[in-house]
Amino acid sequence: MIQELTQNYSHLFEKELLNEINQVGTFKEISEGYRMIEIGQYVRSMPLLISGAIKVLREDSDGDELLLYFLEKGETCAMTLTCCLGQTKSEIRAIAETDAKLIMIPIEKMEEWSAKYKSWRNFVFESYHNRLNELLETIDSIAFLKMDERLLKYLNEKVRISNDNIINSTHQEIAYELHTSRVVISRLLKKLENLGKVELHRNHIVLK
Amino acid sequence: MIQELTQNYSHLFEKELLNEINQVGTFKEISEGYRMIEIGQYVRSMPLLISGAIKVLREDSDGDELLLYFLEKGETCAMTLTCCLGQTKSEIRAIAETDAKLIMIPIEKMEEWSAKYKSWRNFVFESYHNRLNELLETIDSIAFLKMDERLLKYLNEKVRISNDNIINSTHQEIAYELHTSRVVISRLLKKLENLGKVELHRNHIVLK
DNA sequence: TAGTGCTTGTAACAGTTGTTACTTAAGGTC
DNA sequence: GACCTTAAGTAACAACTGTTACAAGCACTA
Repeated sequence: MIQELTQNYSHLFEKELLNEINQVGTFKEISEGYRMIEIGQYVRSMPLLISGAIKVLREDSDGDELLLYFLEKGETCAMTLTCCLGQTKSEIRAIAETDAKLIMIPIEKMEEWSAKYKSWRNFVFESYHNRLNELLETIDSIAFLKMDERLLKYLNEKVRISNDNIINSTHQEIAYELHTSRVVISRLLKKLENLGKVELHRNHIVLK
Repeated sequence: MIQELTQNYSHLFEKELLNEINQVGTFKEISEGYRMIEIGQYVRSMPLLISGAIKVLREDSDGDELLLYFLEKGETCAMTLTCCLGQTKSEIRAIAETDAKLIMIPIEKMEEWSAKYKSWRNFVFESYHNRLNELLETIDSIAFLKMDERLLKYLNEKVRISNDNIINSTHQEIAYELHTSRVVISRLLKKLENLGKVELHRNHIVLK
């Protein structure tokens, strides 16, 4: 494990902390679509993302979904942090957006390391900071943008995350994540195609 | 100052920390409408709220506003936390919703206390946790509720915060905070009045 | 190749929200 | 009371989004 760890986190954590992580952390590989955390579930360990991407979703009482943001390598889930610390249930769902590698840290270490390592405290604060800003971005999108702008932003984000300008999603899947209907997405995608911004195919979309 | 401090924070902080706060913190009273933090501004100190309420707003590039949440006594602004720690500009605007009393902590103490006091770390983590959850609540409202439900929720929140079922706002002011237009608010308020849920007057609304 | 299930395209319509314009009412000042 | 400013009521319409229904196309397989 140590190699993946040093590659991705050596600039963040001091040596002793890296050693501790190496001792108590467990390496994990997950496939696209793997459901890491469900709403209402208690969380017992904290993930450090090595590679791949995780999508974080919110759900309302009717089961309607909404994409909140993506996590990438070098990041962790601030929601998980609060769940671990507060021993409360998860407010969100986390699903692997791509195949991913991660290191799981048992929650007992969280408080210990917060007292012991400045770099750990900074990492945790930094994570919260980033997550708050991502949520603000999400709020901006929902509150201030129209659906066509949100869709374009979403497509760009997908391309950035996967590092591939082909988006392997159906219209229905996109509709779920943006919390709208399939027909609306088809309609707007068609408009984008007419504007020359995308190419539509069965089961995938090419962003140009 | 020590009295206000112990009254509101003695259950959270150990004695030595309370003493430190008392030494380096400055007591401040502000009036309703006072603009505490502006978007883009650097933040040099962190507020601990003793009494009153602060509203936290987001703004888009066109200057359109959106209410994010209210802060109450015993709370602090997580956005400020991240600004202090990261030395970044504020992403939000904070305005006194009511007259308020607070203690301002110089940012230099933040890191020091995080290393020294477990209760301080917990307070900071707890604040982040609460703020994340408030933002999720806000997202739920915008994404999943219709305007009439959002309005009712907003009115209830205002009443809870001020501890008074008379809301001293004009329709225009409400429209700004929910990011819609005055006409829409007037229309929906009229509906709520017909349903017997509110009483409308010039410059104020009574929630029944 | 016929059948099946899933995906996409499209039309028609409904509901909600946003906009414009104008009127009416309230409260303050002279 | 006359006047002015601001707030609120209302109608008519526009724009956007959501819904329903159905057709057409693709991929797979039996």
